[in-house]
Amino acid sequence: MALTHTILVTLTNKPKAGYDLWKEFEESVSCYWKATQQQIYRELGKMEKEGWVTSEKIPQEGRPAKKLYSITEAGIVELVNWMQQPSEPTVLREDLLVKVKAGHLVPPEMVLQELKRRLHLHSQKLAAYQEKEQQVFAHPEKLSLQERCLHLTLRRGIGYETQWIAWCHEAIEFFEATAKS
Amino acid sequence: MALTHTILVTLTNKPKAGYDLWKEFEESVSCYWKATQQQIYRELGKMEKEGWVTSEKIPQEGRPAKKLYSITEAGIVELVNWMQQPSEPTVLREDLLVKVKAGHLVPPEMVLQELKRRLHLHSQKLAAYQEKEQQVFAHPEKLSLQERCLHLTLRRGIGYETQWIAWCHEAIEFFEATAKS
DNA sequence: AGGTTATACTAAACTTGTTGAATATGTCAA
DNA sequence: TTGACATATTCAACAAGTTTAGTATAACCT
Repeated sequence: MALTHTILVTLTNKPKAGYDLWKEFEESVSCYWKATQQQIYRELGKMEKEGWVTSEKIPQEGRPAKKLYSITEAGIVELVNWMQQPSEPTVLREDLLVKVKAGHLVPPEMVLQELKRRLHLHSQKLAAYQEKEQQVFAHPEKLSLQERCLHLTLRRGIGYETQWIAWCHEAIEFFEATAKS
Repeated sequence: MALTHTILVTLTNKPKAGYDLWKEFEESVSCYWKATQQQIYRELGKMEKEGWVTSEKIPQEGRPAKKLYSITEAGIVELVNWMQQPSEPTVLREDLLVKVKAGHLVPPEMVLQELKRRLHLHSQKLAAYQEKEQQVFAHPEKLSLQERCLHLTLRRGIGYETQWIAWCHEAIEFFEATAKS
């Protein structure tokens, strides 16, 4: 499972609390990984049992105490070991495509509505990714190796959304033609 | 959940057994949905309890008996109802991108190996999809509405693999440059 | 003073998805 | 004739992901 390893990677920079990890997942890893708070906390618990992370309670002023998790030697070994194993492409399970497959069963407008909604969603995501690229990765020559690796993952997000948008246009065109005839 | 609805869609043409559904998933739906035999059988059981499908045992010569499932009126209602609800984009969880994010922690060759493996995998899938497009959807004007909807889903698969391939090239180029310097 | 939002963690129930095994029959090739 | 492959279903256990709820503190706004 890779949630564990995604967390390990995120902890290589510095110790973080479950809440920090969740925030970071939301903003930076979100284009290829997603986890709920609950999942992260539960996973951290398991990882501590495995000895891949250790935790330390840090009291804070005016805020609840944090439980800071650090990656251990064993955690790094586990991470590098995982990096060496081949990983299979994620299986896609896409509701929208099931709906398009069943498009002939309902009025074209019904599918069109969904397609337009999705086009909008993907456009928004793309815009957000592109803005981030502009702001953070504008000068590749000035970036560290780590930052450039991160940039590559964002590039994937950008390509992914771009492709969705292109396909949505194709599908919308088709169903609009169908609706007219 | 959409496995249910994917099955319902697949049953709208004609009654099928769990095994047939599994085969069909493997070959035709595979670019956006995947399910194991066990999952399909279990789901069919639940769907029968819900009253969305009915089953009939068909003895066969020289083969184990089939349990043919048919979609019911209630099943069609459920399907159309589901078609009307908005569906969110699938959350991506992609191991390879986690590995690329952690690329700075290991020798570039390690990531390169994975990237090349994936490039090969995606190229194979793309070739298979393109061949299918040539064979089945070569003459769009001759196709039924249903076939053209199916074609659209294949188009998505083609775009998806194409984008992966482009990104793999980009990433490989980057890590190769890193390896040299 | 009361309501919302943000920080921070825990617990439990539930749904999905994966893996392995067991059972049964028939075909085809080495 | 033995072994691999295809058809066809079921059960059990486990892993992963989702949903909902509960606890607690403090900032910020109306």
